[in-house]
Amino acid sequence: MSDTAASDAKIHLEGRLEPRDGWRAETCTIARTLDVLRTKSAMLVIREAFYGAERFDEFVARTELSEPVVAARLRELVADGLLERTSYREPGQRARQGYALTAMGADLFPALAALMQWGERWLGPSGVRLEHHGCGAPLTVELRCEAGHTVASSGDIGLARAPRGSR
Amino acid sequence: MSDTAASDAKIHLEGRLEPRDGWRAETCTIARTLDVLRTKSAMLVIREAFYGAERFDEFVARTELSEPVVAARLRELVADGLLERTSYREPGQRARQGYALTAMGADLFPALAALMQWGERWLGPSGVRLEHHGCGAPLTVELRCEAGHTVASSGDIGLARAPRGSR
DNA sequence: CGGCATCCTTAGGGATACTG
DNA sequence: CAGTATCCCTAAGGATGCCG
Repeated sequence: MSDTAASDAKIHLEGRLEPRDGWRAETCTIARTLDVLRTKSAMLVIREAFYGAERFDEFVARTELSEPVVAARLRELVADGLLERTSYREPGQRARQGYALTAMGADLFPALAALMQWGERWLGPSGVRLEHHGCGAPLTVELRCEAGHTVASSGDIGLARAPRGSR
Repeated sequence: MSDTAASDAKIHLEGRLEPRDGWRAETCTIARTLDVLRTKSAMLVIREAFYGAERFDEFVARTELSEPVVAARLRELVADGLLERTSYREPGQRARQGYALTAMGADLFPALAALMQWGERWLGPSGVRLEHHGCGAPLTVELRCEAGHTVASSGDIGLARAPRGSR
């Protein structure tokens, strides 16, 4: 196998799927998602939320972003519904505020994992890896169809109009 | 199930995994990957490569980015090894230049698919969907461990030091 | 057709200092 | 501790025009 996947990397477009069918511009899901995840700093804040950060300074210290930037990202991510404010009181301590992933935010994990997997593969190993907790086996991101097939190549994928009412 | 996944969304850090173990800053794979995929425009160019764009103006028209931006992204993506320049000659036509995904670029598909899946789920449907070509069943991005378990929640995931020499 | 040069505007982000 | 306010710099990106 050569270094190039060239034309066989393209996905198959059903019929003559055209722009207004929803695969482009404002309607494109990739573009819409990137509008929420806007910046690298947003991704890093999300990453640290997965890694256990809760308080403002934890995010600042661990993302290595400046305070104003972290404040802005936290505000936006809360507004967008990916994080929510929490407040908890440890016994004998004063109340603390914090941030936690919502279900919407937590559901970003496969995307983060996919980016990590790509980076490990093509930019070199980082020294850590994701694993199934308890089982201990290394984790991979896979594309599978509902018929149960594992889909290894983007050339085996098609883009089609979604049936009405499907999720 | 409430709207919040809160603390159970956090992944488990093995032992006292610390910054210099490679899960942060310059060594963090997420950060390194985002340094390559830097901007939204880069992602859109990649997206169009998957959707079949090859020539300069196809990228310009279909991403709805300006020419200088597309030119810059194409140059960078070629330099980074995600795209490569091609040249082909249709019968009776003069030679044309183009761009195609390399294996490295094509391997980004799971990450794009994960972003699409998240957007469809949380930002609303776009009208199109990915499917297994030929089989026709809808496609999903899944986290699976090498022992074969499907991992549904980020709370079931751990981050551990990678064994020496493992990929 | 496939760009590059120039100019301009906006957004992202750091540093520092300050406040409830 | 959890931010804001201010200032400043750089990067991202659009518009326009030119060029091999």
